[in-house]
Amino acid sequence: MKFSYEYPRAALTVDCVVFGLDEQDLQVLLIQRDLEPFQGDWALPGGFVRLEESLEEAARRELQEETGIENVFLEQLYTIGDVDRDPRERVVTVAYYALVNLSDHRVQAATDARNAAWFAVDDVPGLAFDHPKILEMAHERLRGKVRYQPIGFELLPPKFTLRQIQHLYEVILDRPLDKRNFRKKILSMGILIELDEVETDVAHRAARLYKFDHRKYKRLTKQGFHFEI
Amino acid sequence: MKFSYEYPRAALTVDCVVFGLDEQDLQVLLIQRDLEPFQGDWALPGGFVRLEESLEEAARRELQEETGIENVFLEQLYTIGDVDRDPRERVVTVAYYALVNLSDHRVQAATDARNAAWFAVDDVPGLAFDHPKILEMAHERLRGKVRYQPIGFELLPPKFTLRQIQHLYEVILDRPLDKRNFRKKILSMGILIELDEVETDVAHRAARLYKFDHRKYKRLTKQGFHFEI
DNA sequence: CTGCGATAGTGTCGATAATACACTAACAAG
DNA sequence: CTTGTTAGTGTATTATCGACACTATCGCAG
Repeated sequence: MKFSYEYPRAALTVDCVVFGLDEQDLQVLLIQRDLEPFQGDWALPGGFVRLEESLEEAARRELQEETGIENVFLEQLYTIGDVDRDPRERVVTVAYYALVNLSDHRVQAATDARNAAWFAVDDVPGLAFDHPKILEMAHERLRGKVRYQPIGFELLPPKFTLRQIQHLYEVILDRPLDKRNFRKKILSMGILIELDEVETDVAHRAARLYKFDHRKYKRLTKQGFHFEI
Repeated sequence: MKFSYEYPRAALTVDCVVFGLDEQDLQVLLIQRDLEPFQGDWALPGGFVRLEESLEEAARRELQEETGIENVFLEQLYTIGDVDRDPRERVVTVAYYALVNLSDHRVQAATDARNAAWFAVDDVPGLAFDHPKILEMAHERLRGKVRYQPIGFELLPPKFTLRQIQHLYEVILDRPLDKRNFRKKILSMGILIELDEVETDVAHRAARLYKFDHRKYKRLTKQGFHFEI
């Protein structure tokens, strides 16, 4: 059974806001458009949804094709369907945001066929379509969500120092945090595994490494535990 | 300029989860389907998006057409595009949730051409399509959001008693709250206007009425105030 | 091998916020 | 005028938050 022809159909795309974190800033991964409209402008990675794939599958496929990024945290952000957001015809886009460990992906982005590059979120070039608005929404979502869900760890390597987590929160929340209070708080949650390792290649006392304990976090959450920074 | 024919297009719908609150429960507004598939089953109000309207416009239009509800709080929830969620063909749906003052809408829903009715959220009948999942997501969003955004007032009449607000939070959060502490907290936020009126038609001491001060809330928010129950 | 520079790592105290808890006041109905 | 029902109010205890400064460790330069 099919619909009668009277129902309209719209072109559907996905767009991904990929965040990474370096020693200074929160960064976002952009690609340079090789087609009209907005040819040559920077834009969010994304593309058309195929009829035989789900929305998230489409987002992951486009991310892989355009930036080489796979197996990362990806969450739906918002769907934008303003009538004239694409100059060609009605295009509805489902926006996603992804969090990646920058050091794993610094190279791939640059070696892809398409021109791709990381930009500091506070210093992005002009973007195609309504992508500035999507980026702004993603940034806001990240700022809000990072405080009550432990998604920030997705921006760090699997083993990290307490200093790195604190720096992460300082960058995303855009305010300084007290070192002792921060350590007290994050350690008291009991969701970090203290490793018998320290960081290497530093010109000063090496800091201890930790891992995020996904399993324990899940267990605690079922018992009513509520993560909050 | 148009796309080449190679890009697929999908049928697009909107679905609305409309919440209301009565003296006992959180309720949701459902309509009975008069067409296949799922003819006769209860479903969320919704329908196809037209090419000349935005997504939110479509949601508001469908809500008006199917339930008579207008000018209410409406917020995008999630977009679902699983390949086989509709037995007919690929249909992507953008889900919204709405909060209404039940006493304004108790009648209209029942008098519409289509059969519409309120159900306690914890006691809904089997629903068409993947609407049970959408309802569950909306319920979860409401539970989460009501704690840090003053959206609960949308479920109350413009003038309400402190008892009504407390009841609202008790129902949505599903736990009892201490009366004195609750009043202290909500009043200390300074976002309620105390009126020179009391409730009527009660068989006991009448409680004072309050209004939510949207303007002051906005002002405080700009100054860094953070609502939280 | 010594001193310098840089970051790691640690505890206390006062202020603030959260929680537990019980009685009197007002009003309608009979 | 008695009863039933909800409104309205304060305090004391406990837990959490936030401010704050020094010693330890290690690589590197001289």
